[in-house]
Amino acid sequence: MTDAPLSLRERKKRATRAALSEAALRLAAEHGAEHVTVEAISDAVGVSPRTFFNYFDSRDDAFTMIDAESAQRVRDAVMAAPPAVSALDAVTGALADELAQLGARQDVWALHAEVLRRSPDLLARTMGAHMADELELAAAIARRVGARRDGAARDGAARDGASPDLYPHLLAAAAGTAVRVSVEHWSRHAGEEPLPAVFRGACAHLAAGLPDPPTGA
Amino acid sequence: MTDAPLSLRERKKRATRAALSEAALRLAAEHGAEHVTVEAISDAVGVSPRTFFNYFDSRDDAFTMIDAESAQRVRDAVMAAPPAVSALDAVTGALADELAQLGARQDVWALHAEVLRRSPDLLARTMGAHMADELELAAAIARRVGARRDGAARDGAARDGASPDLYPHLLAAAAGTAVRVSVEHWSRHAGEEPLPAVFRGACAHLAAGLPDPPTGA
DNA sequence: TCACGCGTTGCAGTGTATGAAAATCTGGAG
DNA sequence: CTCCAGATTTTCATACACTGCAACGCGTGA
Repeated sequence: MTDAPLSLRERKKRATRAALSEAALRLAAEHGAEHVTVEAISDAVGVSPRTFFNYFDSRDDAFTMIDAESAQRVRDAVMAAPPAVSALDAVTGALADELAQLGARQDVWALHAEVLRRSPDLLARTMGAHMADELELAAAIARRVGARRDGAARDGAARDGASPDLYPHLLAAAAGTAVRVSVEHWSRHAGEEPLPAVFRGACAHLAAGLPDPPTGA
Repeated sequence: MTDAPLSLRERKKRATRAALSEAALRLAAEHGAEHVTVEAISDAVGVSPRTFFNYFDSRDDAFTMIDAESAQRVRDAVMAAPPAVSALDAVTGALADELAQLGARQDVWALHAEVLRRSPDLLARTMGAHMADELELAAAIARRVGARRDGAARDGAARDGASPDLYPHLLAAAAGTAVRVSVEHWSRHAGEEPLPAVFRGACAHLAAGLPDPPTGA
């Protein structure tokens, strides 16, 4: 699948990108992100500052774009889930799988969390990027939902008066919210509970309709 | 209520800020946000570029920070709601009120929506700012639910292991999600349905636990 | 009116980001 | 081995974003 014969060129490109990203994270964790210049990152890797911008559209991207393909994997998983599975379960399942496999690059993500904790600007930017992903996830959900009830009405297209495409966007956004809140909570209580478990708990709350605080009712 | 006797200085300051914000929005809607320089905005208002940065920490803030006090009003409303009202209802009610009164500056918000539609960067930034608001809203919710059950630690979700403050954050985030999705949906289908109605619908979906695609309703 | 406080302005300097052309490298063809 | 074609990196130039500093001018209260 990902075993295309990587040319030397491609390998060097990926190495450079990874080196830039890691250097940025390391320097930011040490000195604070706002005091890390593009020049410093480039020097640490041994390339020119101009090259940095060949890999990242902005300085902050080096801090925020850790795994660019993650969103695509989730979308593919959602689309590939068996038709018997509800859209809600397909989305939560795909996200849970992704979060579970996140432990692999644990060192990098720990740095990432440390950097975000120290600079709210970057945290906001990261969340904003996640929201952009949500819009594409919503499109995937819409295709899935549309395919599931294609049997009866073939015209299909929106004439539903009130909410033709509200549900996919809402589900995607809610799922993103669950991920975000879970990660925040998880990083606040440094690893008391495994991330997937926290995520499942958040999804349970949401699926129950946010009934009420742990008090009665 | 908020009619403290504004000094001439204060009035001028607010006028300048509003003028800068409006000019920024108008220029961005016309030429695209990325082609609008600080100098252009300042010239349109008749102040120096340096003064612009006395009002906004960054150029993008002029596009995104339309109403800085909105979040504060929502927090106050949540805290002021009668104890008999559930936290969920208090939050949704406060947000619905805020959204209802949003029609007042409708022209400004229409410009805002147009700008965000054309530049995803700013949309991401806006969402990030909303998320920062959500954290403070979560704190307000935590105080509220904490006050309601003073001392009596009860069962409920406490058996999820470690979830002392997951619920407030989740509720705040879900509420923010409902607002965001509603506004997006509302601006996509330019005003077919009043925004508060869309918001109520989104909340209904969430309160029902995202059951499944809306097959008919 | 006068002086003080506060906001505004010009200026210098740092850092981000982009386009273009020159220099360098990679993967092959002859 | 040599040389070429395409891709990548670098150098150079330029525009814009943003910040501290010092001077200036207008509201504000005595």
